[in-house]
Amino acid sequence: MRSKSFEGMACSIAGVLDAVGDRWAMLILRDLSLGLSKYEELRKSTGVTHATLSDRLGHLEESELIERRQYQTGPDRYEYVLTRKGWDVVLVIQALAQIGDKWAVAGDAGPPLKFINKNSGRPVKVALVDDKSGEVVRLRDVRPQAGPGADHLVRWRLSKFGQRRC
Amino acid sequence: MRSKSFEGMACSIAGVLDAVGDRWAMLILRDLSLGLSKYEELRKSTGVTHATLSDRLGHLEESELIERRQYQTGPDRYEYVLTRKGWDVVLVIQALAQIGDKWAVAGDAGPPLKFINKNSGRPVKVALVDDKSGEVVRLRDVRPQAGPGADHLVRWRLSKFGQRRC
DNA sequence: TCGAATTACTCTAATAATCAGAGTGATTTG
DNA sequence: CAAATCACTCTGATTATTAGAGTAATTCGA
Repeated sequence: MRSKSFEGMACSIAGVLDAVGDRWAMLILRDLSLGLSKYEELRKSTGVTHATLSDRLGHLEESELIERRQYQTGPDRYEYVLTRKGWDVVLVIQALAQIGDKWAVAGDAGPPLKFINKNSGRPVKVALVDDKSGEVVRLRDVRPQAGPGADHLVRWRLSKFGQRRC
Repeated sequence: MRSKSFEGMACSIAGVLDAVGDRWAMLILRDLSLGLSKYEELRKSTGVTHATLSDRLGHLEESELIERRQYQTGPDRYEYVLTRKGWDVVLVIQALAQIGDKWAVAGDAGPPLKFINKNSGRPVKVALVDDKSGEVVRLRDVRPQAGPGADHLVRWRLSKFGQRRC
């Protein structure tokens, strides 16, 4: 059967996961953010099969995370670029990279990629910060609260927060 | 066929995506971080089918993102909790929530969840910050560079960075 | 000018994953 | 004594993913 959609879930997390689609799509977004844009570049970079790449590009376009545009006629050729929405997702990709570096999932040689603040020349990191003060906040100091869009299921989930285990 | 693994990819991003597994697994991690822990709670919260939930819990345990532990004998009952590695992934989940809130994917009522710094009472956000100064950095000021673990493919990807399109 | 490469795909056939839902078995609750 | 709770496994139908072949136009090198 078709993978069930997360539509209508009253969850921002599920909504973005649905817009992206799956992990192949996340790798495609990674590659587009690094400057790749052609179908065959994406294929070489990810190793994904034709059918899946084609399907994912279509899905990402439908979700308005990428745009397909012609850069040549006769024969017609297309390239793919991130939209503004697509660039939003790059924050998630940065977080993934940072965690993978910490775990050394890519091997003991060290991180494959570094991300540098081009103004200071220093590395950047993804962090939780206090919205006003800009101070870095630790995860254990963060609490979830029901927002205005919380439905019954969200409130039920939050009701379990007290009994959290480690 | 079996979903292809991202193993051996020299990519921290792919490595974490592989450890998590898929979007159902991401919802499971979300729920565990909110305090849910029982199989039936996870099922009610996500709406995932038995077979898939059972499989994902197994995968997450193998990846050491969660731990399965008995909380009762006769009949034996188990609960699931995040490991330290599992808690790392919560940063990604926070980023997803923030982006989904911005897009209002969960509807016009507003965000279902808010995350609050319990010391200041103010909202927290996920941001790119300069590692030393702690200043928030914009994405357009961030550059990828080859790290020590970069292989040929990573360097090839980076060679495309100059020709990036918007 | 001829063959090879490039680019962006679609199509096929085999295999694997996902789906809704039924069933299990021990214990506790009404 | 019946019903509910809990943590699953199993089934049969359907859909997705995979490796790889094929297509069609154009440009490039010998």
